[in-house]
Amino acid sequence: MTKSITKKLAVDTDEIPEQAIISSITAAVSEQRLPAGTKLGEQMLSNIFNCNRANVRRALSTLATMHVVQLQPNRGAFISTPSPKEAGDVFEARRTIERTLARCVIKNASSQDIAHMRDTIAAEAKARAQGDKPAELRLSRTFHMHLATIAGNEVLERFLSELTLRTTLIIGLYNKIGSSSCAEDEHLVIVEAIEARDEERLVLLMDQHLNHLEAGLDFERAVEPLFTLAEQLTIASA
Amino acid sequence: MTKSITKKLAVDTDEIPEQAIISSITAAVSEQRLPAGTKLGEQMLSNIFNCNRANVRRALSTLATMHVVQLQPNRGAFISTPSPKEAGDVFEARRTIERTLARCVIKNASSQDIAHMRDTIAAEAKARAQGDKPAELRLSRTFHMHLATIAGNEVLERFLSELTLRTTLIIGLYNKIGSSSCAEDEHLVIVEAIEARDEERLVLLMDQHLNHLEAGLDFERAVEPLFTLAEQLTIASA
DNA sequence: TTAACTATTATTGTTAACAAAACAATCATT
DNA sequence: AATGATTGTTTTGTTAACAATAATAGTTAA
Repeated sequence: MTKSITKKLAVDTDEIPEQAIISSITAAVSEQRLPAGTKLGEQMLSNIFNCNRANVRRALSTLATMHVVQLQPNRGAFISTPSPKEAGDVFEARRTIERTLARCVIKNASSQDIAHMRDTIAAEAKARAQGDKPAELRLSRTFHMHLATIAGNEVLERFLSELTLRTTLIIGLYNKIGSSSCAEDEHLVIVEAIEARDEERLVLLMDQHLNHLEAGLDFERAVEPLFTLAEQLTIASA
Repeated sequence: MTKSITKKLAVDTDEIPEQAIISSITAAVSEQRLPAGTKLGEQMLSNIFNCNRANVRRALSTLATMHVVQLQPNRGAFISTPSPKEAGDVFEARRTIERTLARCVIKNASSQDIAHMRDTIAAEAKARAQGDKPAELRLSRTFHMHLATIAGNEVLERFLSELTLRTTLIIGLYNKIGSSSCAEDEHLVIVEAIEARDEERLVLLMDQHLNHLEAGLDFERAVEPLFTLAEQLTIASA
């Protein structure tokens, strides 16, 4: 069944405000609702999340150490705009980390894990068929993060969480028009390799998958739309 | 009135206080002057660094996202005490990342780079000979971080920076007595493999090196000592 | 009209005061 | 003497006010 997400306002949670801000912003970034360069004003955020500026600042500081936002002294916080060099570093790091994760997954994956992955892939295909780009992006990231969870290495899981987020920003900035973000059939063959416990093939497929992603980039075009912050944080995948 | 402490030490920098706190604490951790579990009181830190609590809190928050300190609600900040499972994750992540870094270093290392690494190794050997454990630990970390710098991947460099710091905490907690932290001859043969551009050998040596480190751990013994915070932050490598 | 300069506004950065929670010590009771 | 409750102290968490810097708008002059 579909986990139809969600909070129509990413806001109404009763969590600790700091964590609520972080998850809301990361969710928005992962669905490309918050493009690179967006200004994240403190007042604006403290209004949206009904909290004081101290919480906002802590959240922004945390996001900054994850390189998801950039802090400019006396200017404020902005969603990061990765440079081409940075993009290359991120992809190389992903290949490095996900190769290792893939090998661990081969060892650990239960049949339930595999079923769960297939569900995610199916949901991803559905979102793509419906033209729901945000859901597609989010589910693609979910797939990769699921591999990290199965692998069971919390350190690499956290690193990958950051890297997939930054990847979404990179794709939003540099992806060629018409180049699909993540081919779901590639996800599918990856799962098949896992099920077959074919380690060498799996590593190869994972490398190829990430290489395809990177090959879809075009650093010539720089771009940027910009909507209002409140709008971008408030929606949900309808 | 404890404010008279420590004027001449790691403190007198005119940098941004937040950054000064972070570097001072990471330096102390990297030399094992701040053992796992040490309480980092806000008052104490703001006195030592002549700044207000807001700066202290930001610094602690940043260190917390790096998993170098743990924040306990209403209790404060403590130097992290990695669990055995966490230790395993860290070492696996290091092997993964440093393998890739090693391959990059083979491609990039100039003769000056190699000379620089030899210098570091020599300093490390000297520190060991003199029984200067803090310097030895610091220089060992410097050696590994130098590899990351040469490799040129800033993402992996930042990850490794965090992992080496956490490694130092792990060693402080679990290292067997008599087990040397980092054999300098292992560093030496690594540099030789780099100079010979022998990629396969280099990767093998790097793996062995990290495996030796991990093999030196003993999770049975849990430990121990605690000096005063001001004292531990105050020194300087004279 | 445009360009430059000034005044105004808004936003970030800093500080201090206050509230709440955890900790430590004293005292009472068994 | 040991345990448990109570009080006082310390430390963390929150909030608001103020200062400093950047962005904006408006005015004047070429």
